[in-house]
Amino acid sequence: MYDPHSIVDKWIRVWEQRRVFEASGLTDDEGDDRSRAYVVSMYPYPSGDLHMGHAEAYSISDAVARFLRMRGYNVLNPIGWDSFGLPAENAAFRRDLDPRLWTYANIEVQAESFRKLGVSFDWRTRLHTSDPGYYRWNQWLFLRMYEHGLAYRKSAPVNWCPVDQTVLANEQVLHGRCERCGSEVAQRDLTQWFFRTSQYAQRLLDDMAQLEGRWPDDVLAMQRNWIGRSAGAYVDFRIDGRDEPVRVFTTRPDTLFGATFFVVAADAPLAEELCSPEQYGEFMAYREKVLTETEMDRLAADRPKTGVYLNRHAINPVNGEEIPIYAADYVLSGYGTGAIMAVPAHDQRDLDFARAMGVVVRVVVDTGEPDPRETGVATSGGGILVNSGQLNGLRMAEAIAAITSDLERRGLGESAVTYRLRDWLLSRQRYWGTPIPIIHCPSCGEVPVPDQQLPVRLPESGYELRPEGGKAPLASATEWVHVVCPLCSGDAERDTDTMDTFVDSSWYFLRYPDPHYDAGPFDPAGVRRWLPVDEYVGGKEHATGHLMYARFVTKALYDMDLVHFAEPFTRLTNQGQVIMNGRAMSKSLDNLVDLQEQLTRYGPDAVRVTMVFAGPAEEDIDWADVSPTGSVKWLARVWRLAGEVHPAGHEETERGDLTVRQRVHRLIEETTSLMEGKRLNVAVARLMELTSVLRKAIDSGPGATDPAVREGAECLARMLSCFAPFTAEEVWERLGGRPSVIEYGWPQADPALVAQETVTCVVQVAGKVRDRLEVRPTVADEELRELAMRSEKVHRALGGAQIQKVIIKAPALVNVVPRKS
RNA sequence: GCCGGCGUAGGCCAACUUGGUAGAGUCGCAACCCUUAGAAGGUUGACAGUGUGGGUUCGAAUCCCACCGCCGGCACCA
Repeated sequence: MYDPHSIVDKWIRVWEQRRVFEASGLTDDEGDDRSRAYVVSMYPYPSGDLHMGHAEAYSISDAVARFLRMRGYNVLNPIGWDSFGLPAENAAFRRDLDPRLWTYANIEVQAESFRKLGVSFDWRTRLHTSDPGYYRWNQWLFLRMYEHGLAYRKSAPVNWCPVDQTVLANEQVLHGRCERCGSEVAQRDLTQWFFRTSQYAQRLLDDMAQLEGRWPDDVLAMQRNWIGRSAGAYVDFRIDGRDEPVRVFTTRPDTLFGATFFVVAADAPLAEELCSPEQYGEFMAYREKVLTETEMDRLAADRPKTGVYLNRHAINPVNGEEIPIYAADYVLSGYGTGAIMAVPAHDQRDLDFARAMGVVVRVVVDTGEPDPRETGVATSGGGILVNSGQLNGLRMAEAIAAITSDLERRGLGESAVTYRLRDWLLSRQRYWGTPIPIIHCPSCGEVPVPDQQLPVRLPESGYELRPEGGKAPLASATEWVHVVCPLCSGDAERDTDTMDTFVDSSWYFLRYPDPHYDAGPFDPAGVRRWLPVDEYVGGKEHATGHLMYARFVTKALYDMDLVHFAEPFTRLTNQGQVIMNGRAMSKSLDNLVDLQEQLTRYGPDAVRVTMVFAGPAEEDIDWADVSPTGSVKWLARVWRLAGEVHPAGHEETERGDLTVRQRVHRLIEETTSLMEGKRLNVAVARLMELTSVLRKAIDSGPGATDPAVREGAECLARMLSCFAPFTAEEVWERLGGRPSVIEYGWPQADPALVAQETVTCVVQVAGKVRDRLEVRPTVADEELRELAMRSEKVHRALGGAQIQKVIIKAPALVNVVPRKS
């Protein structure tokens, strides 16, 4: 009887003894001249045991890693843990424990589950980001960013729970309320650390060209959206009675003559400043309303435009026209400069506002569409400029160039590109993270902790996870906070923020080749040898977070001359999610299907096979649609088959049944190219097909003793080991093979056996199949034509009609086209 | 609104890259064989004309256009 459970420990031991998953040349060359392949799965967060999502991701990346290894690559398949973060802190707070206990206990549980799943990691790479030996280098990285002007502090709003007296992470806020106590969350300003990601916006966009075709289209599209490049110009508007002009951003400087009013975000300080005294009361009432309703109402699209006239005027720099200034909530204080020039004829939002407030609408671009003043529909396309002074008659692109250079010449504006991408807020008012290595000194200001004093270790006692009064947890560790200033030796205090865990994950793949390296964050030789990552596998939820941060940090390191590449991940595969009856499963929701239960029922191999066979890797898997039972049955079938096959002897495989050999080698060929294209589900289907071929060969073909059958079974075992590693070893052993099947590599298809002696040629009449011919693959067009014309079926289909032409695509097809009657 | 992806038998999926027999695999279903207390195992079979409408072509699931539906991202972003 096939038993998927008893074979697990046996083979884990063999693999470990034979060190089959260890890459060679991890830290030195060791004279291995095989091509290297670096296959990385996004590392797990240690929240409890592995779940179905992990099993899917690692089934995919492991199949890829195992395939490359068997194809002769020197493969590095690392594992580590993303072990800082909020869940550990929450769990620790609830149980009044040290977050270390929860974290490291979970890591051990997951490590054991990975082993039992048969994932082919090189365990020597193992790292945990919460180890001081790791986060030390987070701090080092932070200091380098600081030195290069890429880390700075500014004030920014945080989520504040007034009842718990604490700062909340975004994921702790549900529908505007505190996840724990349910009270309404307020915004509060706090001075926080940022990385200057915005400085790299254009390069993050430009370098996507090299990812095109290698990363999924949707991830690239998401990153493009996220970066949000917008080209246009800044224009300075003088305001009557104000010394400084107000600058606005517009993507349509060509419509400047059509700017008939000016709008300031109601919640921006500028609005209050510009408001004339007689309008002050009305304005303040409006602003109050805007501030209270922002949260929910801003989400509702199509709501009527509202605003208040401020009784002030701006002066249009191109025609000196005085235009009224309004405060409104449809202009956002956080984007651009918080003020806009409004061109109602050519912007729908401005038109809606103008109609609501009764402002003049002036068409300045003739697009050939109906007049917006009558239709209420703004015309935003290109066209010929009208009512625009010297711009009249120009086309949109010409007008943009002309007006921009004119504004620049007169010092009234400049062409500009803005980005939606904002700087990376990395401060966290949390305990379980990397302390920011900065000391605040009353006389010296911000002082970086000297490199040789790293790591700044987290205090292990004397701190509160939820201190009173809204302090950060580390601020409650008074002994830890008080330090001597490295510059003046006076009394000073440590920074009490910790870093976003996305800092940890933005470079961990650099450290895998030598996770114990202590002369720097990563071993330069190891990085040169293995990086960039050849194959990165992970979920789409990281499209704009982790992947963007990792790309940014890699570019920063590249600019510091610390790595030799500007893009960290050459190829990216997103696995889909595992869902159940259409419902998503995740850490936060109840897991509808428990991985351990599935493993207990079906064994690791069947679960892995089910994961990859369910469909393309990127698609979601609905566990209700697939059949782990079917997978077990297939594996049992292969196992039984191996028991019937004549064990290895000295027969010449060349003497085996030719038909069987041809089918075996053609399936090897197909499976190989499917694996190369990562079409894992189809590759598994081919292996199932091979299983049936062998079954029939035994029952109703040349029989179990035929050398071709044994050859086929051996090849099956070898290929199977990418998906069902335990069963494959067992099958290999039953066939008389010596451990480990992995070391025998991927089978090579014999081209002579793959080649077809005859192929089926389809004969169509008017595009419909009427006959089939068995022909040589090298058959000539003329010969095919004659064969087709001799066909009785073709004549019948033609029914005496005249032939207009005959299309021949040798050797597959002949199409006889009759003249239309 | 903008951007990206996906629509193929009863379910999951192949064939789409490179236009040329719609079916490789799988779950389920049916029949048969073997057993027969049942199950497992083996063999065979039925079921769709490819979301809709156009176009290109000798020929379209495949390429192009429009629309519909579903999923995802961004969004009063000036």
